[in-house]
Amino acid sequence: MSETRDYKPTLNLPKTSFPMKANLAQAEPATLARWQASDVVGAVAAARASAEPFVFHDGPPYANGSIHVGHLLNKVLKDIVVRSVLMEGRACHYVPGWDCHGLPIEHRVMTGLVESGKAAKLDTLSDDHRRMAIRRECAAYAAKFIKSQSAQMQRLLTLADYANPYFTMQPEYEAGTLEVFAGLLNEGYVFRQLKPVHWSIANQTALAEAELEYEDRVDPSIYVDFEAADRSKIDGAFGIECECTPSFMIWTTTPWTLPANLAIAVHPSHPYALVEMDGTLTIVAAEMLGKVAAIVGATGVKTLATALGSALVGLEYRHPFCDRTSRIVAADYVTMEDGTGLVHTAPGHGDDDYRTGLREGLEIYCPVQGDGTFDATAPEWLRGKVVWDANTLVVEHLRASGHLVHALQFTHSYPHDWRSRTPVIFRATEQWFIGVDRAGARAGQSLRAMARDAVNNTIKFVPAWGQSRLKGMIESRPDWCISRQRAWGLPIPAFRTADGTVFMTSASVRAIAQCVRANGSDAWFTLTPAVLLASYDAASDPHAPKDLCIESLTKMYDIFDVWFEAGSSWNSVLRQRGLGYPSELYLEGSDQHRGWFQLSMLPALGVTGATPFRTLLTHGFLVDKDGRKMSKSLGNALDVDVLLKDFGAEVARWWVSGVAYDGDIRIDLDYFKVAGESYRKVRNTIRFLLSNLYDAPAWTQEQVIEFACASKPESIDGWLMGELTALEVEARAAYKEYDFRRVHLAIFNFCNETLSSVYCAAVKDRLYCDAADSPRRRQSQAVARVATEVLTRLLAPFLPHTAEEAWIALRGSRAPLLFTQTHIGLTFARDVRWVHVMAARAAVSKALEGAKSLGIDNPLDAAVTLPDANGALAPFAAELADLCGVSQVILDANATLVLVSDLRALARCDRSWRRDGTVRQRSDGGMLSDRDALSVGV
RNA sequence: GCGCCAGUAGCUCAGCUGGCUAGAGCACACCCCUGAUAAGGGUGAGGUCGAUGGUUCGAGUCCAUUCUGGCGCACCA
Repeated sequence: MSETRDYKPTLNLPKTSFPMKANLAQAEPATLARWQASDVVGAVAAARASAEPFVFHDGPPYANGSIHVGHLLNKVLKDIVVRSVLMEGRACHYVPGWDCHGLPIEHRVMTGLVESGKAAKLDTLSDDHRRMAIRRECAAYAAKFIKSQSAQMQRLLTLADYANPYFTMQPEYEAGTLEVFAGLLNEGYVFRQLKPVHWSIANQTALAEAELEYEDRVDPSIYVDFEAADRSKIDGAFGIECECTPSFMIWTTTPWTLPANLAIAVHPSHPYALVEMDGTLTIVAAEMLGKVAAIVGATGVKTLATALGSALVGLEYRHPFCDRTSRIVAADYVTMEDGTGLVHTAPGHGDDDYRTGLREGLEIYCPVQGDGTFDATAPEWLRGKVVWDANTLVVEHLRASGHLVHALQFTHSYPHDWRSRTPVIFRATEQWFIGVDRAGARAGQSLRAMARDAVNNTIKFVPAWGQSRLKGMIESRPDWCISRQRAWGLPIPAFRTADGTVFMTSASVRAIAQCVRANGSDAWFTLTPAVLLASYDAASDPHAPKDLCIESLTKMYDIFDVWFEAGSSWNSVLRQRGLGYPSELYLEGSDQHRGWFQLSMLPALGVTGATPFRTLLTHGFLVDKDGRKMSKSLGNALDVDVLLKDFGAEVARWWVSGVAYDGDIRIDLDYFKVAGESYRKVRNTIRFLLSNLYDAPAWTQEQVIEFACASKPESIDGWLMGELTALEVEARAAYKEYDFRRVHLAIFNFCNETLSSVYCAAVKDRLYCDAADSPRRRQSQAVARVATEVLTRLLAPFLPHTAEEAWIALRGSRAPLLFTQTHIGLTFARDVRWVHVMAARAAVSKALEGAKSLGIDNPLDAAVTLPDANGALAPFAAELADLCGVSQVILDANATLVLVSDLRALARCDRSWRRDGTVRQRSDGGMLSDRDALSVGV
């Protein structure tokens, strides 16, 4: 017997420049550099110059620190939107932005200044100069992080106009924000009102939560009797007759706030007891009675009657040392944990108290001045005294007047000013608000009503539950306090007139906006009121105060809540830059229902009457593999740079694309390994397709599509064309619904099953062994080429680098940019008869597995007999052997089971390794089947 | 404490308006191929569907309660 000839050189074996190893960590930066050098953003814009635009607006991340995995998720999702929209042939000019102002930066900068010893020097400067010095530092700090974050975001291979980003500290942005504010003023939504804030006496400033440190502090804890004003009403409430006038007993740890007491709060649904306690009549919560009696050391306690808190509401009491009577009010925040169940309420000194005060129509009374001393409205013996000294005075006064039930020292955690380390107080100050329940001048309805309507009827939510979430937040939100007492921000351009009233009108704000547009918001600190208001004409401003004297105005120094700035981006960016309005989509984490979504919606509703977005897409938060939140302290936070280095941006993007982004998203290095595996699977499948196209004719796109579509429905090629069409339709529909995971799974499944397991395996023999230019081989090459064309486009939004790599391998380096292309739009009908064929194929696989026990390890050593009683398989007879990977398939109308027969006794083709029954010795001495003999030409 | 969301094989997830022995991919085990080769293919073993109670002829699927976790909000007088 002659030895087996080596026919390998005669085969059409695959070849490609597209490497199996992606080497992403090195290859991606090169792609990035190429994009930057060739101005991809410009090229794509040019290609879509006349296309229908898709307006998509970036919510600004805060310009602080390094980007974290949350940014990665958010930015990649956004980029997938941008690129998928482009592939649909629409234009999408995406402008990235940053939020620059605000406390986190000012805090960091101030800490730095304190550490470097420069802070003390600042205190010697005038207010304007000091603020400017801080602002300069802050601006530099923000600029530095914008630069580094921008580079990190670009490294994620995101496509955006990084050359022209927006910052909330840009002069034109600031001007756009002020114009929104002017619009709201004009509609009457803006007002000024007292509100309690954390106040540092040492620095005479309001503090934000982040500027507080909690330290233990010892304060007097006192139980005080507030005498009822009308005994008969008490009798009515409890249904008994009292022998003397009872008192309401309250508890407080801040005796100095008692002068501002304007109410006592009770819980409406808890029982309160009227008790005789050591000879006096007192009212406390029934549940607290035991505790209170024990603390105050009462010996004789007798409950006379009980009544629900709601029965007490409206009763009046006499203030123990101020000449007034006040009411009992209901509040459901009253708890039965500490105190007496009756809560001392001073609307000027507490947030809850404030809210209660507003609801009950109480004065927001604050007799404490900025320096911590009592003003002239306080009782004479307290005037001019600092609150800390007042504590003792109040206790002694109460003791002397017999109102003090008990006093003890109490250690508790108390907020302190982080800079001066002195205790802060809660003190009502005047703040600016945007009212959500005031009817606007033009709209005639409130922002809340408009927002409610938009949430119910206009906005599309992805996922749908965003609607109920936003709805709940709209319903419960209070007026928006937009003023902050800080230096690093956009000034609220209000002035004080000589007589102390506040001057700020829609027209004056517009005038300031004009000045800020030219000079930036620093102008507020460097220019005089007269210069700032240069373009303001009081005569034509109907809201101008009478006899306005611009020369005598003084500037006020509140700045805007940064959310107001970010919430004005629809005007400062979309409208001012002419990018189109409104935005089709806002896409942020679910925390932005409270944040950017809502705070963009309110100003836009106020000014334009409509929401600045049509659809709200939210994604959940990243948690670790055990479902715990990511944090530096837990040490479970993943570093983006490490991910990029170890896996590459493409694997990270591939992971993002496959994630179920509604709800929590678990993230772990292991998941990136998994994503890397499936990425490689997709990559290798595409590589197989590409590698069989090396000698394909130079078809144009139109030609190859036409050729591929000419595949017979009963051919493997025809089957794939049907599957490919279905994939394209499905993926594009899912992209449109932002259901990227569905796209991801569809593509993966197509590569893994449809191509790798079925099509590629089936078509291998003809690609390798048919004559290079056989019609059958060319047909499959055309279909493989079309599959590659479709896949690169479908993958492009997820894997811009890999898709482009494949695109260049397919079309050459002079091909037009992938992102100037659009989807192929196949319409090859799926032939339903294939379900029978695929079922038969699955049955064969099982049967072959069983045949292994008979020694038939290699399917090419087998022939298979398939039952085909109804002739369903007959039309596909020519393809069945290739499809099943066996040498022969016989259809038998009478068979009932798949039968595997051993062909090992039959001659084996030296070239194709098949035993198809035509194998015999040929003129060159080799054992070849008819097809292979023909291919080799012997 | 309140609002919203999630809890299905080791992992990531499908399971629509309640109805055959609860599905897929990955991982795993075993096997094949060695002409996609630091690739490719086949077969298989994995689940009391967070827990409890209820509605129903029948529930992963509806209702109630509860536990765990996430986001947001409130609270510490």
